Amino acid sequence: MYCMKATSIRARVRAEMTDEIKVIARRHLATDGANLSLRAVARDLGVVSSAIYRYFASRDDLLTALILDAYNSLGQTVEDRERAVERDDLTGRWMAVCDAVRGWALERPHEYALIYGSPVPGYQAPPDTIAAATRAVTVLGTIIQDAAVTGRVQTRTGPPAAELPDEVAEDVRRAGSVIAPDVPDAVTARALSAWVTLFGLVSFELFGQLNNVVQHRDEFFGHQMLAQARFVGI
Amino acid sequence: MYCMKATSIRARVRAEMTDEIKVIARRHLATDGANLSLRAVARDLGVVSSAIYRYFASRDDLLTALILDAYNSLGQTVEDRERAVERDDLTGRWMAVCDAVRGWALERPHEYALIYGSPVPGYQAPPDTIAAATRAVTVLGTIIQDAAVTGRVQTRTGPPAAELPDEVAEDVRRAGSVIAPDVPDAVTARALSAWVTLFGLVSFELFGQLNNVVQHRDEFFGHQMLAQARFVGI
DNA sequence: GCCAAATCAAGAGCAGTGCTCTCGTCAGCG
DNA sequence: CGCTGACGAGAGCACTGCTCTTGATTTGGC
Repeated sequence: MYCMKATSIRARVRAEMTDEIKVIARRHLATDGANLSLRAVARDLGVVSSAIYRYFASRDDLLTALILDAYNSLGQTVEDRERAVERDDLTGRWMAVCDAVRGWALERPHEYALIYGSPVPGYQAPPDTIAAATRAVTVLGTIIQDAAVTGRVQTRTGPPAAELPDEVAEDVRRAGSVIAPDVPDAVTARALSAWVTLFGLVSFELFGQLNNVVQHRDEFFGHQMLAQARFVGI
Repeated sequence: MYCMKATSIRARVRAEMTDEIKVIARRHLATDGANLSLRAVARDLGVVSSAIYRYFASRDDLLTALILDAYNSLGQTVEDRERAVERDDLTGRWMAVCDAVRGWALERPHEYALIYGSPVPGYQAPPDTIAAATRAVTVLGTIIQDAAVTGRVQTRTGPPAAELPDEVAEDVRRAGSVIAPDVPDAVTARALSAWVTLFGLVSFELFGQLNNVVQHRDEFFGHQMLAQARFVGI
C-alpha cells in the first residue's frame, strides 16, 4: 500500500517545503547579496515569517544548510568535470578541476562567498560540512596519486627547494595519507600550495582584487593554473 | 594668535569625533564580528544614534572609512617590516612581507575580512581605496625590481614553463610597468602568482579552511612562502 | 561686540529585521 | 474514526538603519 512508503506523506511534504525554502533563499542570495532576510523569503513563499521556523531553527541554520549544499554542489561539479577527462591526461585533469572551480564560482558568486569568503559571525562548521568540503580537494589528491603510481611526477621542480621542516612534513603526510599515500611529501606540499593558489585567484577575481590589474581573466587564470601544474610536478 | 590656526576649533573637534567613532567601530568589529551596529557604536560613544550621521552619511560610509584605514594600516606595516631587512637579502625581504601580512591579519581578523573577505553587498571601491590597496603589493614589486637590476633573478625556474600568452603578457607588463619595469614578464607573472598564494593562504587560515588539516601554522606558512620565493626566482 | 548663519545633538518616528509565544485548525497516523 | 501532533497565522518584543524636526551652541562677517 501507499502508506507503507519508506517516507511518510508528512515527511515528504516537509522535505519539499524545506527544499522550496532553500531554493528561494538561494535566489535571494543571488540578488540581494549576503544579508539574507528570512522575512523576505517568507514573503516570496507566501507565508508568514514565523512559519519558516518550523523548518529551520534560525537564520544561521538556514545559512548552514545553504553552505552544506554549496560545498556539495561544488564538489559534484568538480568531480563530474574531472571525470570527463582521459585518465592519462594529468595536466588536463588538473586544469579541468581549476576551470570547474572557477566556473562554478563565477556562476554563483554569493554561494562561493558563503563558503570561501569571510565566515559568518558565529562560524561553527558542523561535522557534515567538513565532509562535504573535502570532496573537491579529494579530486586533486586522486590526480597526484595517479601521477605518483604511474611514475609521472617530478619530485624536483625548480631550483633546490627548501627542505620540508619536520612539522610541515608531518602535517602534509597526514593530509595526504588517505587519498594520496604514494605521493612524496614534497609533492603533496606543492599540491596544497597550488590548491591555495587556485582558490586565492578565484577569490581575488570575485572579490574585486583584480580590478584594474588583470583584464584578460580567462587567459590569466589558465596560464597561472598551468604554471601551478608544472610547479607541482605533473 | 590661537584663532589663526590652520584648522578651526570646530574642524578639529570634528576630526577627533570622527576618529573616536572609527576607534569604537573597530572595537565593535573585533568583538561582534562583521555586522557592525551604528546604534551600538553611538551607545558606546554616549550619543544618540542620529548624531553619527553628522560624521558619516551611512553605515556603508563608515565601513568604507574603516576599509581605507585597514588598507593603509596593512600597507604601513608591510612597508615598515620590509624596510628593516637588509637590502641585499631579497629572500629575507620577501619573507618579511609575508610575515607582516599574516601577522597583521592574525591580529585583526575582522579588519582583514573587511578588505580581503567577501565584499559588502553594495561594494564600490572609491578611488582612494585602490590607491591605499596598492601600497602592500608595491613593496613586492620593489623587491623583484631590485632583484632584476642586480641580476639576481632566475628567469627560468622549474621545468619548461608554459609560454606567456600574449594577453597575459600584456596584463602582466602593464601591472609591472611602473614599479618593476626591468623585471622580465615571466618573473612578474610568477610574482603575481606568489602574491595570490600569500593572501590565499592567509585567507584559508583565517577563514577556517585549514582546520583539521594544518596544525603547525607558522612552519607551514613559512615553508610555503619560502617555496614561493624560489618559484618566483629570488 | 553683535547677530545671522551654520553646525550640532537630541528625540520622535518609520520601515524593516530575527525571533518567540500563543492560538485555532486541519490532516495523517494508529 | 477519533485523536494528537504538526502546522500557519498573528501579535509582539527588542533591535536595526535612516530621516526629519527642534532647540541649543558655536562661528565668522559686519
